[in-house]
Order: sequence, then structure tokens, then C-alpha cells
Amino acid sequence: MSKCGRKKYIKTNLRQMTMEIDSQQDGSIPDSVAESESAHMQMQTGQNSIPTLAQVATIAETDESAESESVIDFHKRREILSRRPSYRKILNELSSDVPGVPKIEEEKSEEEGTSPNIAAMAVPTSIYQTSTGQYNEETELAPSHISATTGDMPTYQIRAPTTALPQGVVMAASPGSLHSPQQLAEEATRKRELRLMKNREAAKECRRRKKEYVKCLESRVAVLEVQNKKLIEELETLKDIYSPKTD
DNA sequence: CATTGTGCACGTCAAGCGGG
DNA sequence: CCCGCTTGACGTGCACAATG
Repeated sequence: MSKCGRKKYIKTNLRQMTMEIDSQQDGSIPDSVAESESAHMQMQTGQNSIPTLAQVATIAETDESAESESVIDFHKRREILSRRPSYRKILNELSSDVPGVPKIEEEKSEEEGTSPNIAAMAVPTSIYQTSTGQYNEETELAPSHISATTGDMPTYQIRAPTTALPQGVVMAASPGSLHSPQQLAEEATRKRELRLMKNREAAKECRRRKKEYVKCLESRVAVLEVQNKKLIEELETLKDIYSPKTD
């Protein structure tokens, strides 16, 4: 196991321990967490067979009973690990509450040139909240290519078109023409590889979007902090003006 | 200089969701 | 209901900095 791997295991297991505590507080059965799925995944993916800390701990603790309960644990863990709303959904919900907050657009825009959005992103002060609480010109939240301005890898430029087949993927004959088990197996393998390749690209794209989202939030925080500071100063000024002079 | 810690990007799995 | 997309979670490897 790599050093980094060890660190991540620790980090992961801290979170898992927290979840166990939470589930105990809820009165639900403590989850033995990652062990079953990790093992499951490693078996599937053929990755190294070194057990995780959680696996080791669980093996040590439960040993005999673990086997019969592993399936149950797996499902319980899945329940506990139920997904939070996606960041995009959060932002979109936010945008419906606050009229001025733009939504993260679906794909398309990123293929169609980058420069306009860079300009928008580079001017975070375009955010302005009126005295009535409305936001004006919050262009900085629009999905943009901050990475281009900050020197990050412009991954969107390398990005393979989502609709196009990746290089190296050879289309097999139509399923109707498959007969032998071997052909079926090949077809299954081909489908799997295609799926993995697509998901690989999707994951990259997803991460890129998430980074954008985080940067948007950060710039928003910066803007709101400035705004807050100004308002506090204004308040102090008004207090000075309108407070009764005692002298 | 070896070891350890940290951050980041990546590949994969699986759950959830929306569209057809 | 099925399929494809999106994304959280997990595990891994690599690069680099800090430390003894």
C-alpha cells in the first residue's frame, strides 16, 4: 500500500467511524461500512487485494459472524451512504430561491468558445445585492472557464465530444448477428469497455464542472464579504450621523 | 536521504434521476 | 421500464514539501 493510500484509508475510516456513531445514535444497527463493498469492488476490478483498515478491523471484530451479515451490511451501508443532492441541484435550487442566482447550464455552452465566460468570471464584483435583497448581475456564477484564467489545465479543450466514440473503440457487428457464446462474450466485453470509457470521460467532465462550481462559490464568498464589510461601514457611518450627541 | 504527510487527478462502481 | 448520464464514494498513484 502506498503512503498516500494509507492516509486516505485513515481519512476514509474517520468518516466511516463518524457514520457508525451517527447510525448508533439513530438507534440503527452500526454499519461495518466499507469492508464488504471494498472487497467486492476490489474483486471486481482486480485491484490489489490488500484489505482496507475498515476491512481489517471488521474482520478482527466479527470474524465468524461477518460472512452471514456481510450482505446485510452492504445494504445498510448503502442506505447510510445515501446520496446528498448534487452540487448542481443545490445551486439550481438556490437559484430558484434567489432570483438573481443563475443556474449551472447543461453542457453545450462549454464547447461553444470560452472567452465570453472568462470575462464574466474575471469580474466577480458584478455581483450586487440591492437593499431589498435582490441580486443584480451575478454573472460570476455562470459556468465559465475560470481555469483558463487561473492557469489550470484547460481540460475542456481536450475533452472528447460526448457523442463521439472514443478512439480505439471498434463497433462490433450488430447483436442480431451474434451466435456463439464466444461472440456474446466479446460483445459483453466490448460493451463494458465502452461503458467504462464513457464513464471515464464523464467523470473527468464532472470533476471539471465541480471545480468550476467551487470556484464560483469562492468568488461569491469573496464578493459577499466585501459587500458585508461595506454595509457594516455604512451602518457605522449612519450611526455616527444619527446618534444623539451627548456633548 | 529516507520517510512521512498532503494534495491532486484519475479510474471505477453504483445510486439516483430524467427522458424516451 | 429501460437506458444513459451525472456524481458521490472509494481506492490508487504520483509529485512535492516537510521532517528526522
